[in-house]
Amino acid sequence: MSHELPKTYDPGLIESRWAEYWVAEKLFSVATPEPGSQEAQKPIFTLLLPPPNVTGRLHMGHMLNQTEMDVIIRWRRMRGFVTLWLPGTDHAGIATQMMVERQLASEGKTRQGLGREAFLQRVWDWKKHYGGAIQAQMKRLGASVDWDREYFTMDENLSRAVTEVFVRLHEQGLIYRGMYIVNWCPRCMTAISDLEVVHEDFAGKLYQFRYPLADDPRQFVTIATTRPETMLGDTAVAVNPADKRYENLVGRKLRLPLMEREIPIIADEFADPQFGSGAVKVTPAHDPNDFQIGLRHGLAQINIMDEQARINENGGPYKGLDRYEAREKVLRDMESLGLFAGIKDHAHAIGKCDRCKTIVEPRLSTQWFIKIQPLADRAIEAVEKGEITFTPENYAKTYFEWMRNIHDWCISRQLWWGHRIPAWHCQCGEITVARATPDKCPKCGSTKLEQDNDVLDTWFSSGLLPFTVFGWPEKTRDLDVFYPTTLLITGFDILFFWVARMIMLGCHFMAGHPKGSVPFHNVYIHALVRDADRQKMSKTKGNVIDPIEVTEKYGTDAVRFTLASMASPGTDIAFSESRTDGYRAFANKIWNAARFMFMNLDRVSGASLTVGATENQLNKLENRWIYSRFHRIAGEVNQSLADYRFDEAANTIYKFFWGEFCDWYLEIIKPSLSGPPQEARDALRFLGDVFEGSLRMLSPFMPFLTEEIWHAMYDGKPPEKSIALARYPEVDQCWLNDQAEEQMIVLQDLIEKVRNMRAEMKVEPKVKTPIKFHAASDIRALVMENRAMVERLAGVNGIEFAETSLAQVAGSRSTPKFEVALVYEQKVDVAAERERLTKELAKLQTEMANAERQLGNEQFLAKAPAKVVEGIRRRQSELQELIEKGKTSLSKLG
RNA sequence: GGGCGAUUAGCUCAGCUGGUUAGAGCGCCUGCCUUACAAGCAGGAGGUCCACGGUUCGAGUCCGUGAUCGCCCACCA
Repeated sequence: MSHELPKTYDPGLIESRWAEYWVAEKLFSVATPEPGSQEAQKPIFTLLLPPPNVTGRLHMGHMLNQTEMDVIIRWRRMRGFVTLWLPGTDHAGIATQMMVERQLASEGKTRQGLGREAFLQRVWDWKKHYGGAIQAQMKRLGASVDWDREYFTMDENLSRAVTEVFVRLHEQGLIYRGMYIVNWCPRCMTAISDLEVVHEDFAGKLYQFRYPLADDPRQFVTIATTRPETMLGDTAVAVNPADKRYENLVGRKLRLPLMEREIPIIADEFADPQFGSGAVKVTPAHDPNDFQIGLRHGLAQINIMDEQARINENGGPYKGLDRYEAREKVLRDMESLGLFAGIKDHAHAIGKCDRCKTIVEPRLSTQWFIKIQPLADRAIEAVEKGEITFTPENYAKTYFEWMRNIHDWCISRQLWWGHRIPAWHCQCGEITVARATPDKCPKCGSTKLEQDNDVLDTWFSSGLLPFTVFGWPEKTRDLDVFYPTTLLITGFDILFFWVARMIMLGCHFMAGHPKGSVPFHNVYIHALVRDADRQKMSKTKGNVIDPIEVTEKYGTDAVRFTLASMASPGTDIAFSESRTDGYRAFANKIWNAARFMFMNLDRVSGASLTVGATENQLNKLENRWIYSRFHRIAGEVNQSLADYRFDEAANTIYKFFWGEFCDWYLEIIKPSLSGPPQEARDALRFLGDVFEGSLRMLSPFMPFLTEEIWHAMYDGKPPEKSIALARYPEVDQCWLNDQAEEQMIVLQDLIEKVRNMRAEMKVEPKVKTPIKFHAASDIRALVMENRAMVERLAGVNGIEFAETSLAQVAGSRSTPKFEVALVYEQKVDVAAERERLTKELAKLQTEMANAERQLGNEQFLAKAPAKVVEGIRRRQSELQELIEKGKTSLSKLG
């Protein structure tokens, strides 16, 4: 029997192999538990993957997101939950359409030239290609999702559910169609929602114009605007009713220059007397405020732009000009008319299309909307009542802020790629919303019906996923069992786009669900992954780190561990490869520890890896100690994961495995391993036991490496098909051993002090030296018992126990528990030693002063907890002694 | 215009409800190929915890003000 691992750790080799194995064996596919079955008794843990867009490849943010989800889901799985992690992709309407259009453009084609049908075929081809790429990448990252349940937001069943939701909302009066001012992207040629507009500060200009009175061209009213071209569509000028300056003008007419039409001066509260001249031009078709004013005063709405923001026939001589060309011409023309009244700098924000960064134009158009208030009310309540919690908690605030100031949601898009709106138009003007194409118009009976050309906002369908993925509107067992999902892990960038919408729609459509209507119970919001210089990654900056590339370079396990160890809540992650390099070294460390174990296993006759040990077998301190440490950190790691503290969990394991297990335990047991066969076999049993447990503890973070070693440990016959199906370690109180841990600390301290003295005195590493040791009897007994360990690890060849203090021996070291000195003929470096001692003494004295000040303070003694006071007292007496010894040593140096 | 977050070692970040000596990785210095691992081992240097004020017996931690940086939200021309 032999346990083979290649000499060098090559992550690429082992990772692709296990990635394929997990998928092929369907290890993470979940059958819906049958009622009454054993599975049905287990707690359920459901996780929905935020579906990546099919626009391209996964980026670092996806990898962070998926690493966190995978760590949690693997941990829960190993803790005995029925764990379902549902993967999928999003059709991402506007984004995907843009990509395909760009692709077409490079071939000299256009979407319009191709026609709707052929264009959609092109998009489906694109989806097939990129959807597959995303799937392959996820597999490579080790995401333990249930591939059998993979979804795409435009799958037939999901599309049917979208239609059903639309129809029901319409029936409930929560969807309406109407002509309003919407955000219009002239490049994408579609309406977009408020959320899809990004505001950017802009150093703009404020232009002032004079509009002459119709009946007295010598008199003017001065107005100001940042968008001069919109004056072509002005239908009034408004002043504040309380503004005395304009009292006499209200009701009179102005002559709108350039367009030469008369427009009224009206009184409206909106006009702010403090701003500019106090008079404001009103363009109901091109400004949301003006639109409202127009409604209040029954003003005409003159739309002066086409869908590409070029001036249309309503703009008279300006027809055909682009909006900015028109702006220039309007300015010139007003100036030549002598009606230009000034220009000044005006910093304001402009809205840009989230997708293409084109400046958005407020435009009057007919769109479909969701009446959002009723949905928002319930969504607010769900979080207020704690049905949903946020981690970090802070995000609840942001959520409330948005939810409480919500506006109706424009859901129609003038795109081709997406879920087509289930409404049919008849020539008679009737619009029928229905689940399927109606036979005839219910009003006029015509059979010439045409489906609405618009599609739905992408987020409309993704907002439904928490219930549609389980088969809604059918009453399925999946819905009973898996809804509500347990946890949502996502980025803050889609808090409103997606999280908020899921809550509103989930609560609405799942109202009355026996396990609660909310789509999930907890939302964990993770940070942004930035580059090493904290810059946002972006294609234009060229600082995008491709997860697959970095994974190929360092191994998936190392990258996963990097992300996990840096994922502390609330702060962005500055991803630096140097950190990843460090974790690859950690993976390598684990690998070599395994090789070390296997090497001994193969060497010692009759040795086998019997997992499990009983307490009475732990007759050696190092074993009592390592078992205690293992269980203690197992408790800590479980707690950290329960709190979504991936960083704490990862760092705890890292420190344990490297700093304790490898640096100390393995070194301590080496003599036993090469000792008599029985002793070696015993040592190997404990070693294997702790190692195996450590692998299980590490497995959610480094699934590939741990899988590889775990299988090798069991010589290809593991108790489960995968370490991912084994139990996660938990703290077992009976193994915790405070005494063993305290004793080890003393021994470690002693060994380190001796090593330090040897280094300072420049003792050749190969030369062994004796030491003198002075301590209380219990410490002395401890050192006696573990004499071999101390001698070996400290490079010592004899311990002389001294009855008196060693403080005056040059180069000696004093601690509260012991004093130790090297027996070495070479002279100590007096100057260096004096410097060291002086520094140490100063530190001790500062601390002493602190302690004395506190202990001399009545208030402190009266108010501080006894434990704290007692601690400081004890420390004070220690300090007292250490300072005395330090002084002695220092004076001895001369 | 509102709201939020951050500021701790040269760099990147931990530090949980205030409690004895503020930690890690990388980098740096010194010495080592010691029967797994040089992707390693051992030893070491390095911090006015942004500033000021306050609460408290006690503040990196709580409160205020300011500075610097970052983010989110926002229909005032």
